[in-house]
Amino acid sequence: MTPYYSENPKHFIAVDCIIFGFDEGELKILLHKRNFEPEKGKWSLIGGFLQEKESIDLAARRILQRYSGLTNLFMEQLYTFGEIDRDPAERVVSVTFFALIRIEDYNMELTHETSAQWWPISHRPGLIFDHELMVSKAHDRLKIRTKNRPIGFELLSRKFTVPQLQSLYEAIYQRKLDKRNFRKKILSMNLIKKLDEKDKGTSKKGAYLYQFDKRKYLKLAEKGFHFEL
Amino acid sequence: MTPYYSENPKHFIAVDCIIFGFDEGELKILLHKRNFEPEKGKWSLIGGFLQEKESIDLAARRILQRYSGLTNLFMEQLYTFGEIDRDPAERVVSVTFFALIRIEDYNMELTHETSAQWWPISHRPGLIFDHELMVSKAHDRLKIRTKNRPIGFELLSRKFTVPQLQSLYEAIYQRKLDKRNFRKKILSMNLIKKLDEKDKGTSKKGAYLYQFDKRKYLKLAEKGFHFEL
DNA sequence: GTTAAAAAGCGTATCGTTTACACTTAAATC
DNA sequence: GATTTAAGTGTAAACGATACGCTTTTTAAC
Repeated sequence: MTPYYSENPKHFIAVDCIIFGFDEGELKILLHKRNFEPEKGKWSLIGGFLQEKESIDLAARRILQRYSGLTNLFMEQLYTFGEIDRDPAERVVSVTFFALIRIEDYNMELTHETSAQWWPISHRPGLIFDHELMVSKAHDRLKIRTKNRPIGFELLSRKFTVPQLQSLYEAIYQRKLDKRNFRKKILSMNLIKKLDEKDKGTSKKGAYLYQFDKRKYLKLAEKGFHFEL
Repeated sequence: MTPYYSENPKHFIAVDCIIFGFDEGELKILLHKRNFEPEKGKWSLIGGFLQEKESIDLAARRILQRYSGLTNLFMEQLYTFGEIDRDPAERVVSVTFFALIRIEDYNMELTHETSAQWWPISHRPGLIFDHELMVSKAHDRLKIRTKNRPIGFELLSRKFTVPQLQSLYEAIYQRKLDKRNFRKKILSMNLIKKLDEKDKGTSKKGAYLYQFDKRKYLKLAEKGFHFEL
């Protein structure tokens, strides 16, 4: 071990994930019942410890996969929490990530195996340690990101209606949006393609289904196009 | 040690700081010559290791003070870099911060003691490890933050002229701004107060000095005011 | 089969913000 | 007193954001 380095202490590093989903018109987060002390049995974010031979991103992917069954989720590093006593048992530094799940892809059987459960973000149970802070920071970041990047689609079915998309944005921003202005803005970007199918789930008339054209977005983005809703 | 915790490995945690200054119309960063192996003698960001009994923020403050002589600098956590081989000698996770210094307050004698030196951000030497990435990410963040928060003032003398402020923003954004539009925008916010003094440093006519009214900003911000330049 | 209900879909006018643009003023130097 | 240098000032056009109500389609109820 290089001498200078070894004069310094080492630390536990945890990776905690704030996993968002969207269901029944509500923004939800995946929480689980902690199964070890301290605070065993209380609700907590989903997390784990960083191992020797994995990068931080990989640790996050490992944890996300274990709890969701899914790989290739949208995920972004959020913030690193490093107060000395944030975990009363040991000094643990936590690197947090936020992730987006298409809730229909989520394997609901996992909720038993992992004691995980979806909670509406506005009616969630109290969380351990500084996890409330983490959720609040993640929600702030989600608002900013969905406004400026086309990542909201990661939370909807691959085929979705304009009213569904609007309802997602209303759930994230926590305010009502104007129907005509919303439709005008999203359609004017030419990033969602109208299909010949209708979804009749929410109305008698039925609403046309659309699909997000990620390829087109990437091309435009290269040329300096800026997504904004 | 709590059993479950102790099954996991511990890691070195470094704190690296991207310190910005503004001088002679240029945006600069403070770098130092690394004095231990590996990469001894090469240019690097300013950093150190997280100790047992300090929070991450405190470690950053400690490092900032050692290299600048200053306390209470504007500082913000940037990102945590955790690739396994980012440091070839050991596995080290680095939590980065960006900080702003009023270069006139900086103690220039420290540049010898700490082998630190100010470099124009656009003509800096090559940096070790992933420090280039860090600088680039810090610069991006600086652009966003100075646009939406009144932190540019942390880089200028407490008394400054409108053309000086504009020149700072031009250095950060790396593009020219319109004189009249810039002045109109900043003055319309009523956050900088005109003094009865002029600065004659850059013109025969002289430009009026102004002062940022932080107290006023904080009051307005509480009421939902949003700074934007 | 007529009626009622419920959400989808659509267009325009106003307001505010951003951008582009050129001359005058003040003071020092020669 | 003529020249130089940067500071300081206003207005018009373009663009984007916001506010706002009626018609259409279909199903279910009577």
